[in-house]
Amino acid sequence: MELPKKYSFEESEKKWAEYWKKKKVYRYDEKSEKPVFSIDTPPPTVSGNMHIGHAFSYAQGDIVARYHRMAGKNLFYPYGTDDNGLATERLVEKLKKVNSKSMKRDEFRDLCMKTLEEIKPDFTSDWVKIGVSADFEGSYSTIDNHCIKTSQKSFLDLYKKGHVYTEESPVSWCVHCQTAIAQAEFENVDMTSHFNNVIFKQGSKELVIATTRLELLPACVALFAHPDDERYKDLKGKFARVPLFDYEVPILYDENVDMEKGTGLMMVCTFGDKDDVFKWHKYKLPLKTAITIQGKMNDEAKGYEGLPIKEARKKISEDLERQGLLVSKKDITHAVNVHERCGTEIEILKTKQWFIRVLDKKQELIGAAEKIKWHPEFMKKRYVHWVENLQWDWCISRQRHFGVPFPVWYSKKTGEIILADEDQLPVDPLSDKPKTLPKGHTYEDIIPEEDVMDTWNTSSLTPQIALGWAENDSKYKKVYPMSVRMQAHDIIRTWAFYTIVKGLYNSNDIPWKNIMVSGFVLDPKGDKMSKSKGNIIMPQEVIGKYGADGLRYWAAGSKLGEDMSFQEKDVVTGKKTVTKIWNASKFTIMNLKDYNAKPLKELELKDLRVMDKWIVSKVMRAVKNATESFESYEYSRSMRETDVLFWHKFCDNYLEFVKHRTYEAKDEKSKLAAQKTLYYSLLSILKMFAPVMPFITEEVYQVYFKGVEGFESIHVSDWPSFNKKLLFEKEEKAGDLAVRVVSDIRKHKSEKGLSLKTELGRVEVSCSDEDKKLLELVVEDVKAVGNVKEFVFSKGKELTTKIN
RNA sequence: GGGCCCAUGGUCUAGUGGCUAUGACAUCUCGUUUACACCGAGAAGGUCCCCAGUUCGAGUCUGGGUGGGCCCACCA
Repeated sequence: MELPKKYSFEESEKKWAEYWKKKKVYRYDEKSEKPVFSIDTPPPTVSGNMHIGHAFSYAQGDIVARYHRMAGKNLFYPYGTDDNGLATERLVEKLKKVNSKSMKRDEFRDLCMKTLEEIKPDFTSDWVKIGVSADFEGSYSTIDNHCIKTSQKSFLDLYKKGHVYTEESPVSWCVHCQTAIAQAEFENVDMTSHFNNVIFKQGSKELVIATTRLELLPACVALFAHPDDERYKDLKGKFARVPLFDYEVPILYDENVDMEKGTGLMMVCTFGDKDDVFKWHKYKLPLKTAITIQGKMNDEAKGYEGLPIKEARKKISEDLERQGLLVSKKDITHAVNVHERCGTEIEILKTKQWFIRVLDKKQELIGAAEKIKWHPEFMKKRYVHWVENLQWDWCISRQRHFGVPFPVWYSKKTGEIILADEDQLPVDPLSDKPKTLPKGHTYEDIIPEEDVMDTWNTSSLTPQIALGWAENDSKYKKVYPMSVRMQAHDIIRTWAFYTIVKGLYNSNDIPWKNIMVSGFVLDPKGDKMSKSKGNIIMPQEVIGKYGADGLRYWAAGSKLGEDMSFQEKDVVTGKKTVTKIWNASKFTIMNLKDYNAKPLKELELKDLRVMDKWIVSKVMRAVKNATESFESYEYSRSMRETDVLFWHKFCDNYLEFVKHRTYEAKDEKSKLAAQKTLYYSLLSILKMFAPVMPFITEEVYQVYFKGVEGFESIHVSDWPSFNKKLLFEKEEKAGDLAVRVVSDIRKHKSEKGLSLKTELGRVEVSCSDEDKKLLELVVEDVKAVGNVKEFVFSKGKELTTKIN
């Protein structure tokens, strides 16, 4: 059996991806006795193409997954896509050039489903191409019936347990998407604005307040000063007149007013920010709404009705100025919360929404994080910090079309909430009817809940979805909590947090025992990638140029949790490694031509020479370290270990040291020992590389080793096990000395401009007696590699090599 | 303002208290040796950000700076 001269990753990667699929190599085995290792994978949002961050993070997760599969675990490794919610709506609106708000809900839903069908196969194929070894056949979609059912069951469960409530209250709102949104969907951006000093009249006195939000003047409900502020002490119980809108608001005092800021006198509107909400609650202020859900002024803003917020702000500014009520106007830059999906500034509007209680469970939610092992550990702090700083309960209702419907109706008569029965799920209240009606009600007396759920309400249930919680699947009982969650750090505050919430509330336990959090891919300069900057790296292009193995090698080079700037040269190194594996394998297998290989159970030590034991020892140490690193999710350490073993021990040295024993074999026993060792070392190295570079290792395995070892694929073969008996200290030391002397010889030839092949007359090594004893064991090998005629020793303290 | 992470040859980077600080890329020199020119063998290149401390010993641990990045808060 021989390997062709060149390796084509294009052909090979395609071939093995198909093979793995056909042979169902990545199937979870329900009947297996092996311990289960389960992975909670992030369902990517179907958005056209996989981006480089996906490739990075999934590759890292997959490397860990492949290790555990080889290490004897029964892998439960599901895959799904997250395709309900705003992201998908936006995509469909863009692709199909429609506006969801002007369509009927079911029409738009159908269009979304149809569009997903069209684009999903291409999208998912990217995951297959980078070698993700999940079980794609059991894929779920967060908008399929199973997920809707799971999501609705979770809702009913939480409702019954008292974790869900609905109320009309001030909630963050996106006027562009026209829906409520959650705190986790905020993004902070710096914006330029104006800090305006505006005159309020108090009798004949002029009071100046500072504001950036002039359009909220008609929503002003009070003025506030600090109780100790001398300037405003005599205003107690007085009222001020709102400019332009000409009505009076009370002047009140609160400790948290900052005397230094602005004029020390502030206006409270319903609602400009969270602090307004706070004071509105605390002082039971009236509600005066000036902005509609579409982001236009309503008739509270007399004279400005129908104007969009920013235009109203401008016009009010002009009108104030004209009337001499604008004292000053200063340009400022300040941080503003915007909706991450569309960049629109967030408003606070009083609307009816559904919430999941989290503020009253902060301690439990932080306690859960303590029970989970975080990799790397410091990522836990991000979670804890987020939970500690939560300000709102989780708002889960969205005034959108494409999402999981609430399994809820209302009574027109009494307003009471009517829940769906669990056994009628999945349910769409717009078309379905409740199984049980309240007393004295007919179907005519009920109206459906029209809102849909936040997409995170469903994707936070990935463990329950994958394990069949809603179906009372035995798998759920057996596997939950899952072994590990893999994800990137940007969604700790959403996906990780929400999944833990659902785990505690629905399943009474943490969702997984471990979480591995990967970093971010930055552009070559270390900046964030973004479409607007035009610095996006497409993984498809990288794969096309260097192959999936090359890309995975690159992804494996970064420590877990660490951001990494994309350097093309690192992918080149990956591709070089692939080529090197190919060439080294080709050479090794060539040397095994007449070797009668048997399945490798335990290496037979009989007849092994010193250099053989040297490489076996090196393999063993690498196996030990790589295994330990993998067990603690440190795949980059593990790969480095294998890398050093392969390049510097196996290729640079061992292969050179055995050539003289296999080429013109004078000693059959020695040749056989070398072959045995070659077989053992190469197979071990291939296995150790297999999680990182699944394609090239499979190629070599299939061509040669499969016929001997018998496993369907290298990826279901067993991970090399550490065996203390295969550590040979003396031989290792001797081999290290041989390598050192050979290195001196190479250096000499290089400095003299000689070919490495040049024969040397005499090499004299001066060293201690101890080293001499060891070196004598490998003299023949050193002579062969260095092409040395005569080799002599002399006594010396330090090991030095003299050549003439 | 709070929290977290980071700082190592030109660039990126390993380094979990212990000989001369790791590797890759780039640079230079040599070598077409029958696994590999998508190569190999070498060379040069470092105040391990600064200060103080702990220690027999610090790139590594502690404290304090400086600089960079990320997250959160700040929106009157």
